[in-house]
Order: sequence, then structure tokens, then C-alpha cells
Amino acid sequence: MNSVHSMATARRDRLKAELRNEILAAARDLFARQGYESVSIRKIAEKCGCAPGTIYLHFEDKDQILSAICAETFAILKQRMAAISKDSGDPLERLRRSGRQYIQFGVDHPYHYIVTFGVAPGAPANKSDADHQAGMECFQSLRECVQSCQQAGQLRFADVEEVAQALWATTHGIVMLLITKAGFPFVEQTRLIETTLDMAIEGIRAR
Amino acid sequence: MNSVHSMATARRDRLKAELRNEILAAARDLFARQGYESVSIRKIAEKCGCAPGTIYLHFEDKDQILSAICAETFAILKQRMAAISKDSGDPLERLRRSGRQYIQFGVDHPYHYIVTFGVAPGAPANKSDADHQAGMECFQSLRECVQSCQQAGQLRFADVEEVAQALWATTHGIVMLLITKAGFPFVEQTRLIETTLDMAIEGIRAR
Amino acid sequence: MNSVHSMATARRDRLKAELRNEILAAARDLFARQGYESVSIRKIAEKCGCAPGTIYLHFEDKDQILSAICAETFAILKQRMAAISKDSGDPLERLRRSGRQYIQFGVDHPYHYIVTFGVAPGAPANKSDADHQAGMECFQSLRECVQSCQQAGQLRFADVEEVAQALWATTHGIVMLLITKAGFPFVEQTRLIETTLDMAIEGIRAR
Amino acid sequence: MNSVHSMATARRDRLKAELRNEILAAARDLFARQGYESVSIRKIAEKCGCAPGTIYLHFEDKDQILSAICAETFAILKQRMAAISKDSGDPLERLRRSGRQYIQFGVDHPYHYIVTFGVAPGAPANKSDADHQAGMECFQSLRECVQSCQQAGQLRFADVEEVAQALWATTHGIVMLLITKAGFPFVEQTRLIETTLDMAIEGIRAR
DNA sequence: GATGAATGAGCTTTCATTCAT
DNA sequence: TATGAATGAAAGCTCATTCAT
Repeated sequence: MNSVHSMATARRDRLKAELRNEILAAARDLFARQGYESVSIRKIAEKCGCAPGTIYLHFEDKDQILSAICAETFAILKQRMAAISKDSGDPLERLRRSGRQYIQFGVDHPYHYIVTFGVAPGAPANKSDADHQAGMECFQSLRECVQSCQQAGQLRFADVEEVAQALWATTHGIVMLLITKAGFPFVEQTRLIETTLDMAIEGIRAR
Repeated sequence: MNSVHSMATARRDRLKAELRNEILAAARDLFARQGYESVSIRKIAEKCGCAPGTIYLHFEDKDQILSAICAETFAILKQRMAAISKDSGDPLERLRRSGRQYIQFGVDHPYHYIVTFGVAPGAPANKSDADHQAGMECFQSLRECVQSCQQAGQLRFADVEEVAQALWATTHGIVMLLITKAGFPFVEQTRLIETTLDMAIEGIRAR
Repeated sequence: MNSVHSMATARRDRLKAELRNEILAAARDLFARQGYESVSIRKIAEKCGCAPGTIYLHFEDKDQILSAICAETFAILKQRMAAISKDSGDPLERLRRSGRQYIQFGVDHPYHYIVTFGVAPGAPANKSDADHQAGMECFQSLRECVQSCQQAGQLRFADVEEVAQALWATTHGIVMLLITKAGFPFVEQTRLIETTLDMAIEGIRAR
Repeated sequence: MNSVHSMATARRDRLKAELRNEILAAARDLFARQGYESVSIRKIAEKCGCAPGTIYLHFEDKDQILSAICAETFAILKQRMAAISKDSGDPLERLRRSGRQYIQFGVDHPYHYIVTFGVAPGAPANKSDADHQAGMECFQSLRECVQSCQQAGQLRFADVEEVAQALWATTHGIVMLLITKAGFPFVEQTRLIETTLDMAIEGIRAR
């Protein structure tokens, strides 16, 4: 392989990756605005200025586009959660920040959140092992935050797993409510989130 | 109208109601498993063994099927919740029973619950005023329980609405997790529910 | 057959005929307003207050309803044309009245006119022999009017048939234009009709 | 863009145009025979051997197919009419030639004519402005011929518009009769046309 | 690699018609 | 005789996907 060839190859690869990213960007935006079912391959193609058929050179099918977006999204959440779990400072406060981050992430990426965490019961298990793995890793950060609290003697409960799951339930609940029940007359969003976090933190704090 | 006629009519009405219920059952199951958008009238018809057109003898359109399922759900839930809000005894304990009841309802009727409370964003959107009204009436029971706590001076927070919404978020979260994440290694269900309720109640109790 | 029986039979027949007429009246109105294709059996049934199935006790199918209406309509036109052809007075004036009557009839019953006279080339010959016969009888009245003109020496042309057909073409043309090109900016209708008739009559008058 | 590309593109474009024309031909024939409402996209697709969806690659919807047929028709007719309206010679004779031309066009292209001028009332209704414009331009040639007659003092009537519309009615009538009533015992076609034209011209000539 | 025309299955909905009651 | 629930076919149209170029 001479260098001229490899340079040409590199350029080609770069162009290919660019189009792939344009497709992802277009799809991400459309899915978020209109929902997976309502977005057609043609709409994605039109938005990123290529032909419908071209999409199939980069993704096997429509589902794979969604999977790629979810993987991306998940990676960001995982990174943010991990970063917080390594913060210094009061463990319970770290837990509060962690919950806040999780909720904010869900509210900021509602459709991705739904896709990743909101699958219906008995749904066709089209989530790859990678997705499942990523989900577990996110939860792991939360579990570690709870563990720290217990080690610092700040927990009213003995079972770390139980508390971590209860906290996940709480944060998941507020995210789901906010993004799926947009029509409900919620109190101001930040206030509701802070109250919920406060309730949860005080509910587990050792007395 | 002679008795033969009314007997024949009654029989026909019964058969009609039966098919209506079969349609509702099929739709509820499919909506819950695959999401509203992914379920076609044809799929519903096939599942309940009738022709697609027959559905339209019982429901105006697809939206009306969803509405009927929601109405059904709210009717059951409202009945369960209303009974508790009139219980006597310690207000915070009543609130705990109320939350337990809500969670139990979701766990007992996962399909009703997921269709009514867990639909993806943007999907049904245009729920009728009647649906909205019914949903608000259910929430009202919870709000009243919280109100009692505050009037008894047992609340750490000033804003009743805020607390009621935070509690709804918590109970919604645990239900959704349990029915949509069946594969997750949750701790024993009753224990998780009780821990979550305990966290929530202690989190709002006046100190 | 005793008299009680025949009385009962008579009553039954009368009721049956009444419903048949109500169906025809409803269909006539709906066809005229919305066109044959856009009117459903259900709409007709609803308008005359009976069940869809009931219609089939009186008419074989939807086409037969239309045929019945056309037959009715044709009978009226035939009668009107025949009456005029027997008028006394100037033959050319009689011809003018005859044309005016024909045009007015078409304008007053646009859909029936279209159905009877406006069938497309190669269309399925679903017109019964009776319809064809009725059409020929209508034309016969016109032919007789033209014949009178010739016998009175008022015709510029020798061939009665030729003139009769040319006149039919003219009157048919104005009716079709007025009822199928409603969007065209025609001059005031009566004026257009009179001008056309005047052109035709003066065009055939002996000099 | 190299020549290989443009050659491939040209070929593809040609094939596409061919199919478009096949669709138009199929639709024209079916619309003329069965009427706009009775013809389905599927029937058109079947007749021209393509899938129903393919039609939508060439036409936005069913209405647009009708519009395209009308446009085609008007283009041909307009060209024929315009040529005559610029002829020199006696204005009334020019008018006769114009009418003859119009009638001949209808007889030569019965399907084009019936679809464009003979659609049932209420069927297409919402013809686009473009369609309307094209139709008016065709009529304009006739109007101009009539105008010349008047300017030459050869008209018995004062209102040019009135006469133009009456003449249109006459020529439309003979065309429609000839192409839709093929079973009627008409006199020899040329003779009938000439008699009708003669009647019309003499009917408007100043005395 | 990219195109875009074409497909075939699918959609929601409406319809003429049938038939058990 | 009349009912009206049910059917099966069809409507216009959209879609994910394929494939010759």
C-alpha cells in the first residue's frame, strides 16, 4: 500500500464518515421533533441532502439509525454520571447532583430518553447487548454514589441496592412525567425537580 | 315492543358489547407492547378475529380506541383511590396507603397503565377533554391526601401542589420501572415498593 | 282470497310503495347534490330513516335506484316535449319553445341530464332498453317540430333529420356547458340561452 | 458532469418520461370511458403495468393526472385554434373554419376531449388556476374571431361575448353528441357538421 | 459511492352488499 | 318486512427497501 493510495483511502473514509454524521444529525433532530414512527427515510435523506438509497450504504435499516443515536446518547449520559460519582464533597450532595444531572439529561433529550428507558413491556427485544450494557453502567454510577453515602454513615437504610433502585425510580418518574405528560399543569419545572430531589435526599438521610 | 323483540335485541346488544370488549382488549395489549403508532387497525382486527371495517362500527377512529382504554383505566383507578382518601387515621399513613394502592394498580394492570400513562411523547397528543378531566380527577385524590397532611402540620413543604406532583412522579417511576424493565435485577418487589414509599413519606414529613 | 286478506295486502303494498318513494326521493336529492359516486347507500338510508339493508328489499342494487330515477325523469321530459309539439301557432316559434323547454329541463335537473345524455364513449352499456326507447321518443318530438316547420315552408334546409340533429346538438351543447362548466364566466344564463336559441332559429329559417 | 453521466441521466430521463406518458395515456382512456370518480389509481397502475405507488413518483395525486391531461389537450387545441384566428379572408368564413377545426379536434381526439370538456358536474371542481388559464386562452381565439366579425359589421348581435359563448355551446354540443352517442343513427358525419356550422354562421350573420 | 425510480406491502378509512335475527 | 352488525374488497396514499445505472 503506497502512501498515495492510503491518502486517497483516508480522504474517502473521511468523506464517508462525514455523510454518516450528517445522516445521524438529521435523524436525531427529526426523531426528537416528530417521533420515530413519523420520520421517514425520505425525510432524513432530504434533510441531509442525499438520496434515500444512499442512507442504506451507511445503515442497515431505519432501526440501526435509531440504535446509533441511542448509543451516542447513552455514552454522553454515562460520562456525565461517571464524572459526578468521582466528585469530592458531601456524599449526599453528590447524590443530589447526580440525580439532578440524570433528570436534566432526560428532559433535554426526551425522545432519546424514551427510546432508551421507556420501552414497553414485552416489546421486541431489539435492544442490542451494547445498549443493555451501557444502561447497566449508568446505573452503576448511581449505585456508587449511594454506596459512598452509606460508607459515610449518612444513610437511613441498610441495603444500598434497594436505595439505589428507589432513587432511580424517583428520577425516572419525574423525567417520564415531564416528557410524556406535557399537557399536565405542572408547577414550574425547576421547582418541581428540586422539590422531588429534596424529598428523596431527605427521605434517605440518616437521622 | 314485544318480549321476543327485546330478547333478540338484548342478545344482539350483548354480542356487540362483547366484540367491543374484545377490540379493547386486543388494542390495549398491542398498544402497550408496541406503542400506539406501531399498531394498525388491521393488527387489532386480526388479533380479535374480525374485519378491519368492523372496528369502525364500534369506534369512530383509532384515537377513540385509545380514549376508551384510558377512560376504562381511569374509572378503575379513580374508584380505588377515592376509597382511600376518605379513610380516617393518620394523614401521612393514609398517603402511604394511597401511594401503595396506586403502585399496586399499575403492577396489577400493566397494560392499562402503560397505555394510559406511558405513551410516547407526541403520540396521542390530542386526548379529549373528557380524558383530561378523568385524569385530573384521579390526581385530585392524591392532592387531597397531601392537603390533609399539611392541615395536620405534618408536611415539611409549604406548597401542596408541588408535593403532590413529586409524589406522583415517585409512584409513577416505580410502576414504570417494574412493568417496563422486567429484565432488570430488581430487589424483591414488595421490598422495593415499601422502601420507595418510606423514602417518599419520610422525605416530606415535618421534622 | 277473502276481502280481509286483500285489504291487508293492499295496506301492505301501500306501505311498501311509500317507503320505495321515500328512498327514491332521498336518492334523487342526494344524487343531484353530490353526484352518484359520492352518495352511499348508508347516506340514502339515513336520509329516509331506514336501515341500509332495507333498501335492498326495494332495489336490487345502487344502480337500480339510479335507473328508476332516470326513468321517472325521462318520462317528465317526454311528456313536456310532446305537449309542446302539439301546440298550435307558428311552427318556428313552437320549435323555439321546444328548445327552450329542453334546455331548461337540463339546467333544472343537471345530474339526471348528465346521467341520461352524458354517458362517456365506450361506457358499459348499463342503460336499459327502456331508457333508450325513452330517449328516442324525446327526440321524436323535436323531429316533429322540425317537420312542421318544413311543411310550412319555413326551413332553409331540405333534410329534416339533419336539422333536427343540428338543433339537438345546439341545445345539448348549451345544457352541458352550463351544468359541467359552472366555473366559467358565462354571461347571464337566460340571455345566453335566448341568444343561442335565436341564433339557431334564425339559422334555419327560410329567407 | 462528464458525458457518461449525462448519457446515463438522459437515458433515465427518457424512460421516466415514457412511463409518465403511459400513465397519462392509461388515465385518459379510463377517465373518458368510466368517469373520473370511477377510476382508481390502482386501475391506472394496472393498465400501464406499474405499481400503484409508482404513479406518485410522476404525479402528486389523482387530481394532478387529470390536470396534466387537460394541459396536454389545451396545448394541442390552442395551437390549432390560434393558427386559424390569424388567417386572412372573410371573418365569418374564418369563424366557420374555426368551428370546423374545433369540432374536428374533438372528433379526432375523443378521449382528450371528453376528459377535458366532458367531466361530470362536481367531479374535478378544483381545477388549478393554470388549467383555468389554459382553457380561457383557447376560448380567447374564438372570441377574437367573433370580434373580427363584429368589427367588419357582419354580426346580427351586439354582444361579442354572448355570441362567442353560443357558438362554443353549438360546437361543444355536436362534438359531445358524436363522441358519446355513437349508437345514435346520425346522418353522415361531415354533413351533420357542415349543416350545424351553416346554421350557426347564418344564425349570427347580419342581414 | 451515490443515485433515484420502482416496488410491494402497508396504512386508515369507506363502501355495497349479505344475512341471522 | 325490516334490522343493523359484519364482511371483504376497494379506495387514495406513504413507506422502507432494492437495484440497475
